[in-house]
Amino acid sequence: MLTKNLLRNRAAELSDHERNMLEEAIAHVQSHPAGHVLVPQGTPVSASTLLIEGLVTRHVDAPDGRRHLVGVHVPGDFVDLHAYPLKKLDHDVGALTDVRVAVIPHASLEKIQDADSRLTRRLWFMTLLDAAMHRQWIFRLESLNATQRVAHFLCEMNARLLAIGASDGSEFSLPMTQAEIGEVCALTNVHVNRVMRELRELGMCQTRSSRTQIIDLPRLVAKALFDPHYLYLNAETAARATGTTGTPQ
Amino acid sequence: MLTKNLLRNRAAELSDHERNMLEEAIAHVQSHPAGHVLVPQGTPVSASTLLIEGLVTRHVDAPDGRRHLVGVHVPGDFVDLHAYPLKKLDHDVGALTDVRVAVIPHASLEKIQDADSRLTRRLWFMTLLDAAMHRQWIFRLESLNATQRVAHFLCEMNARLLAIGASDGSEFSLPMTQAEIGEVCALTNVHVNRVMRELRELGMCQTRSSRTQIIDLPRLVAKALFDPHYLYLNAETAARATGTTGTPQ
DNA sequence: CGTGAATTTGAGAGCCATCAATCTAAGTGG
DNA sequence: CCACTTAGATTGATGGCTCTCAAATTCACG
Repeated sequence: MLTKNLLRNRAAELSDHERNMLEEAIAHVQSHPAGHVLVPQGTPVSASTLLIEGLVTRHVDAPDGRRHLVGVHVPGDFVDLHAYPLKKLDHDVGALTDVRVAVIPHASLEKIQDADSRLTRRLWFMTLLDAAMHRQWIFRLESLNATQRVAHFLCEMNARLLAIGASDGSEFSLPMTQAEIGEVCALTNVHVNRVMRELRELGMCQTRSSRTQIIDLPRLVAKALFDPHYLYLNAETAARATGTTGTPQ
Repeated sequence: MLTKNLLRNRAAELSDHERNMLEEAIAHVQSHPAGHVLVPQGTPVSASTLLIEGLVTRHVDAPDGRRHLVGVHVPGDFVDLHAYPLKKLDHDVGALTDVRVAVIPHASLEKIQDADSRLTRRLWFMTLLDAAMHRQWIFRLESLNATQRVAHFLCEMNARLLAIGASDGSEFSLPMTQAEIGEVCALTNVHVNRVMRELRELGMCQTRSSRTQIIDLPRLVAKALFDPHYLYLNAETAARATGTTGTPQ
């Protein structure tokens, strides 16, 4: 039910038939508390999980004990679908908040693959969307300064939450600490704090208790050099994600 | 012929039958000079290219004109296979050196997908290998300093070239300028130069006219915190890539 | 209302960018 | 064969962005 709505809103839009096939492939739904590692790096995996509720990270632990995020997932994301061809992961998948996930066995995915090549390409596409986001994260780290990196991340989350109806285009829930945002943007919690203050003083956005409010999206987008083409959104959502159109029609 | 050998050495090992299917899917072979953009960002793509000879970049151009690499490809890499499900790319694909590539129309890939679900998963796997490398690049930028970043990149290229027989484990051709290495590691050419000198003075590696010689692989690996698990290499190649075994058997 | 987590602010230091110049190597034309 | 040209490598001096360390304040929650 919930997944149906989520899948409906994905960039890779699915037909009713395809949604049904995926729905039927769900073996069961699980809940995990914040901090729980869903898939540890390197262990054999025989099922993939679709995120229903909450936020999930992909992260790599450095030898010095520091954690570095290489991805964040929002509801509707097929979090570790890439484990289906890979069979083991090069990173950890963990719950950033309390989460609910749907578990889909790889055996069911094999059946889908044999039965429906179009849906298979859709699934393949969804894993490549992750890769496209990875590339943009690389670009962000390579070319933007601290302020721009945080602004860019906020723009991305706004766009992705917009696509699943979890942002109205100007305000959304982002239950991440400043330290966690630092793990995304390669900044210390201290400097993230200074950057957030700067963005607030510039009148671009503000945060209070895990709700982020974007005050001037066009200026935030400009500061971040944000261009959502890498999210492969439909034209309307892309326009709303950049503030190109003010009317959330 | 050449492609056959290249495909033989890939991490995603293929059967003779699968190699033949891919060989037959090649429409033709093209040559491009260094600097040529093979696939511009955003344009519709109807064929994918397999790199036969030379180096290929994936890169994003910043508004200020600076180029930032988000990926580098070596011979044997199915460079833009991900364009098959995506249909258009979020970045440019360009020739870093003079290159030869094999062109495989998406129509042929569709036929493969309908005929052989195992080979399809292999192809899917190959695109996910790129994503795994992206994640490691993110990790590199997030957690390593300048010296470690360059060392890590050299370790990665050594490992990947080792896997295709283009490195003997200690010396390989890497026709990249220091400025281009900077575009990978988010450093200026000036600082890449200082880092290279440091690595030379530490007795870890040295470069002369586009040939890179690794003098002390274990120490270089340790400095870079390099762990090649993300490349999904076989055990022997992984061992040679970290200098765990000194005997190139 | 107490406790710990998260946010906020300040001071000082370090890594790397920027700017500028020199040097080397490779290719070009006379 | 040599002057000329140009891209790339190398080195030095200076400055800025962000980290580190430290402390205070606010917030969430039992």
